[in-house]
Amino acid sequence: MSVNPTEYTPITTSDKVFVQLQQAIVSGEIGAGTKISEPELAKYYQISRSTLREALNRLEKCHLIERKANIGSKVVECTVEGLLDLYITREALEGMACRQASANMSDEEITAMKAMLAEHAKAKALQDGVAYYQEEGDLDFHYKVILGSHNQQLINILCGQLYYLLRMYRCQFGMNSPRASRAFDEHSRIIEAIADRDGELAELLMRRHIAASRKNIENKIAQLNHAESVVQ
Amino acid sequence: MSVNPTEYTPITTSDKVFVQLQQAIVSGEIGAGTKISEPELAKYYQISRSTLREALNRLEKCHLIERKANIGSKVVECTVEGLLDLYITREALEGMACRQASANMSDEEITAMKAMLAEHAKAKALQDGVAYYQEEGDLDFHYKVILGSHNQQLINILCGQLYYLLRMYRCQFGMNSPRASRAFDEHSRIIEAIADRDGELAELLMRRHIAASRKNIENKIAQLNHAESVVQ
DNA sequence: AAACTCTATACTGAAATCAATATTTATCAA
DNA sequence: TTGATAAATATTGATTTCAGTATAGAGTTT
Repeated sequence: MSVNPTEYTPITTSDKVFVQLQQAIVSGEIGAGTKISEPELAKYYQISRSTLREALNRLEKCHLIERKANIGSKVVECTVEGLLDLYITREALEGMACRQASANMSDEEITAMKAMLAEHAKAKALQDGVAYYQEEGDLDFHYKVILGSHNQQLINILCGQLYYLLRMYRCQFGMNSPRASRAFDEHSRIIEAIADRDGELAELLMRRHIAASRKNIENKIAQLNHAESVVQ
Repeated sequence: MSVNPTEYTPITTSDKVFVQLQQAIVSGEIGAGTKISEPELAKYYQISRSTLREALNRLEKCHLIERKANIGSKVVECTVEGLLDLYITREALEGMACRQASANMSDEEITAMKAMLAEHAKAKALQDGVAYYQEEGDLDFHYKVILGSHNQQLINILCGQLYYLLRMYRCQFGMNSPRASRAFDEHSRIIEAIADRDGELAELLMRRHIAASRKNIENKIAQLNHAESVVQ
């Protein structure tokens, strides 16, 4: 049950360290904004500095860390602007991926995706689905659409880069929005549009779907800020 | 006259080698699909292998080379599918960047962009503008819009990754389309929409602008294939 | 003659060491 | 006491070297 399609079996040592570091950063075990000490980390993981640097390069590719020459690396900061930028970008890319999926997915892929949604519906009915659907189901759906675009550029950017950051934000901001059932309905409408080979509509629906998530987040943050200002 | 906003002054040795390699690959001096020998290149540039590998990591980030564990690196192949994937992705990202630019560009930025377009118009009138406008002018315009979005994600992906590939395709496929004057008109309409703060229209126009380029390419390639089949 | 295996070569992955840059701290002067 | 300058320390960038893996070629066997 691999949620992440880019989750390959790590081959080299730096691969393994990359996966471990990535999880540590995403989960917040290594806090946002933390400065990274190469000798320290290398000693911790029992590897040489060069191997570690190879892993750090990979992390930089996912925008999980930032590097500056002769200064060093630090874990990326989670800011509201960064989160909104991310969702705006997702809206553009996944909207297009959805349009492409309408044109390029095979009939088999579409039936498989329908089956997946039916599974999700069952899970939803069984345990109110909130927990499961929030975590895995949503990601599964989006990954399937992205892969269905058969567009290597879109796949690389979304799965190889943006989704690491997305998961980081979801962990660190504790995003368990009450959009589970609404999201499920939106997902099924999107699949219908893809099945109808209606790329125009599919893109529109996906963009609305992601925009709705973004607005939901904006509202939550506005509430938080309000609460804080009241506390002060 | 730096066309590329990501063109910073190289600091470290690997920076300089990265820039050189990038230009060599984009220009086709190092041919597409070429297997890269690390010891050979390191000797050629008079640097150590580790420094070279740092540069190779950067090239991989731009999708100019592909690496496989225990096998090696090779320069990316230029395929028609890859080019179309690239333009589809640009359409999505730059469309959104244009929408964001309508909302986020300062009045000063907009007037600066109008001035740039006026310069281009002069150049166009002087020397039929085809050569200049094709090369630098078009890139200048697109970069300004992207930067105007003030969205760090969009800027990173477009300027930091996709545009290297785009320039490679433009070099290798010798794309000097006869769209210069039409492109100029499209550019000015896009700027108008941005100045009117009409994000909806700005996105639509930019998407059409890029889609038109893509279709232009598709036609040219179809012609080439036809010509080839006739020759055979 | 063809196919398979073994060996040798070449290339990538990893580790240890050296040099250059930045940051911090301490001392001196105003 | 505060500011500036210089020295020391710590951290990153670069070089050199070693080890593991894959590929290609030659020799042997069927």
